[in-house]
Amino acid sequence: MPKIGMEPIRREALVKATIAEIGEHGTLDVTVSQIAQRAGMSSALAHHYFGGKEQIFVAAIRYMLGVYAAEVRGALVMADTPATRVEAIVRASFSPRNFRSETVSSWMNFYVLAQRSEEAERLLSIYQSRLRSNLRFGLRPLVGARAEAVAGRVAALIDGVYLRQSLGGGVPDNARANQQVMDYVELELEKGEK
Amino acid sequence: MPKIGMEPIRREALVKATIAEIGEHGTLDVTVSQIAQRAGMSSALAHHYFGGKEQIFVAAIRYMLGVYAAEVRGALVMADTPATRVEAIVRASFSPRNFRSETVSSWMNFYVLAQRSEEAERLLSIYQSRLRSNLRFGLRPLVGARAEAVAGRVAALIDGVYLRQSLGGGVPDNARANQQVMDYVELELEKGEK
Amino acid sequence: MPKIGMEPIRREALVKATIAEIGEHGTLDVTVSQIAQRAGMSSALAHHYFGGKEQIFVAAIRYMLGVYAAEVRGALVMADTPATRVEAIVRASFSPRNFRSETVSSWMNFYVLAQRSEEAERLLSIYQSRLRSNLRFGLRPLVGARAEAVAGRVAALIDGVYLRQSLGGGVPDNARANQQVMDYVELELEKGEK
Amino acid sequence: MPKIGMEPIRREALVKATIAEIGEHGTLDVTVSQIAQRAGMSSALAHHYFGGKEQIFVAAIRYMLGVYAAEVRGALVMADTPATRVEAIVRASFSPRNFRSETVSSWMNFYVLAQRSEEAERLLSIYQSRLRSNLRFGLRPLVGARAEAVAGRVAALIDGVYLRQSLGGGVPDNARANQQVMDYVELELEKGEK
DNA sequence: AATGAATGAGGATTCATTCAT
DNA sequence: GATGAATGAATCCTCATTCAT
Repeated sequence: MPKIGMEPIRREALVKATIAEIGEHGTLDVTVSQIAQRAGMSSALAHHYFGGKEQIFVAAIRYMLGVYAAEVRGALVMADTPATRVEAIVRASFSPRNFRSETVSSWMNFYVLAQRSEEAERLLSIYQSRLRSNLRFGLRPLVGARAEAVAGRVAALIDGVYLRQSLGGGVPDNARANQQVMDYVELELEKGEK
Repeated sequence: MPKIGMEPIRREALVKATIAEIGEHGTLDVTVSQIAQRAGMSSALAHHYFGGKEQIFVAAIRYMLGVYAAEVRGALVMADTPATRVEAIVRASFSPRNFRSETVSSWMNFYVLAQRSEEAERLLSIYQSRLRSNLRFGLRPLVGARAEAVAGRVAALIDGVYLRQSLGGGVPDNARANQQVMDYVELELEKGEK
Repeated sequence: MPKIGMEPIRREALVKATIAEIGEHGTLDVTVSQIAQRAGMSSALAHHYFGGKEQIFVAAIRYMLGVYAAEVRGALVMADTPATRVEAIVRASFSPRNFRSETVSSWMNFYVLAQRSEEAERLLSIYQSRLRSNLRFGLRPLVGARAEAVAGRVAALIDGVYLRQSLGGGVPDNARANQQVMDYVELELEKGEK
Repeated sequence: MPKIGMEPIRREALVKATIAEIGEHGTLDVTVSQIAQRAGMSSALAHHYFGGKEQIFVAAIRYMLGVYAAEVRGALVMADTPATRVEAIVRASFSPRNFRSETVSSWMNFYVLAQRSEEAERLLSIYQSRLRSNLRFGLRPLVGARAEAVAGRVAALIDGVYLRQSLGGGVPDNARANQQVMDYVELELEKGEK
């Protein structure tokens, strides 16, 4: 009897191994063999399931975005006011999970990958749109017409803080990151709809 | 007497070619041969002058930081009030030169490189320190004790805006980038030293 | 199930090809590609199985020493007197197999390799120790306390004759080589335990 | 005024540097640049004087053989009996100078070189002939018709002892080497003309 | 489903050698 | 006489990918 239903298990193992490997090396310069080994299988099997290295990377991006989206959704469930909605999004962005140096590094590298891979670019663009859309939706009742612009700045600030975390190798401090963004948000809220 | 004094010329040509090549490919995955060819020489000569690929990259980072630092200095010369100082720094960061998609892409990739290369990390850390120091100095008279925190956010925002430019491939819009950061700065200024 | 068990076959083919190639060129300056081609495979596979050029060389030394050791053992089986024991060792050292110009040349080159490679040095040292130990054991009953010194000279003489064979390119004459060493041995035996 | 008579000085510097470099590395795998640098000049000049790397090597062999020949001649001047003649040759072969590990290593490597280079082979063959001829001449009055064979064995023994010195890296012990060969010679002398 | 076997293509690096000055 | 400049030709090694089993 052939093992059945292995595919999703293998794929997930590979995707997680990919993220771990990129995080550890800090580069996309990881070999399929390294990934496959970490996932406990042969590199040939990795190719069998994904077709090629780039597709593994794309799947890894998709996976990370999916996790992130779920976190945001989860956080939004608890939020019942616009202000808490915005904070929920920021908090989800800097969740301990997303803020492990390994994850930060992967994220950075996927941005780089997006410059080569159309699919990667598409995925990251969607993520950015959603992030801004979510922020805008939360901000609208709070800052009115300025929601669009503010959302853009918050999104950029989130990414910028991320970027700086990928440097320095120090232990990422997500509380501080969170604070940094929320301080700005509050500033905008103070200003209100003016 | 042999032909002499070629070294600085060759080195600069290589450094510029490196940035161009990285910008064009969007990756650090460029070959020494490609770089050398673009610089109009053999790859052997590139090795002769730099010793290795990574050192070429490091020199490229150093070069970019140098140019940027000069731009900031140049912009600061004109600035005679704290507010214009801050704006000068932001403007220099988003100068047309630094905002060519090619440059943006290189910048991104150097962040990635910093995760592998100690020297690269060191250089970028210095850049970040200086940027924040400059901002802090300009902000102090305007926002008092909050200068430190605000400088951090402005720096992160600059990087975040940069990051988002590297995506989407569209023609970079430096006026808009500038505006995005300055809007935030003004917001902080309005709040003042409170 | 994949094709299996190729490794030992490939390794042996590579080792033999290495010796042949070195013998033919008279140098360690042979490329991995040459070796691999002669062994009927790609250079990449050679690297896959050995990890690197030096390790191929070391394996070749080990192989040659193994063959030689087996020859000595085989010759010793037939020997039932001290005198025949000594002769067996000498004869094995100059067996037609070991005396093919190709083998002689490899041997020479491995001595040179030992000056760079610790592992090569270790292996050759062990070989020398064993050779002398074997000789000493056979000589003890014949020359008593002088066994140590005589064994050293016989060993050196064997190597010296080898060395001279590697020169001149002429067809190696193993009978003569044999005689040369045995003449000396007999001289020592005549002197006896005095 | 152009520097004049530089040629012989430069050539000798290069030759000595070659021997030193080979001795230090234990291989012929030394670069012309290394040699030239050690000799205090550019690699281009080395080529200018010798035409190519192999010719530098050949000159180095010639130089070493010349020095050795001079040593033998010098030692022979003092010798006035056949027995002392033979000893003089052996002693010269193992002179401290020739027995520096550096020299031993070069010697070994030149044997290897002789398998590629006709000229090297020619030179070493001549050396061997002379050595044997000298030995034969000294031995004739002592061992009569056996002189030819004995000379061959002594020569081989000298080389074999050399060979073993190149291994093990230990400080070469020329007194012991000397003794090893002379013990054998005495043995032959005891046997006399029989 | 799974993998060991196998390779082609490519890339960093080295080096002997040439040349213009 | 002397050398910095320059390169073509290697060479080792890596790796994504394919294939037979």
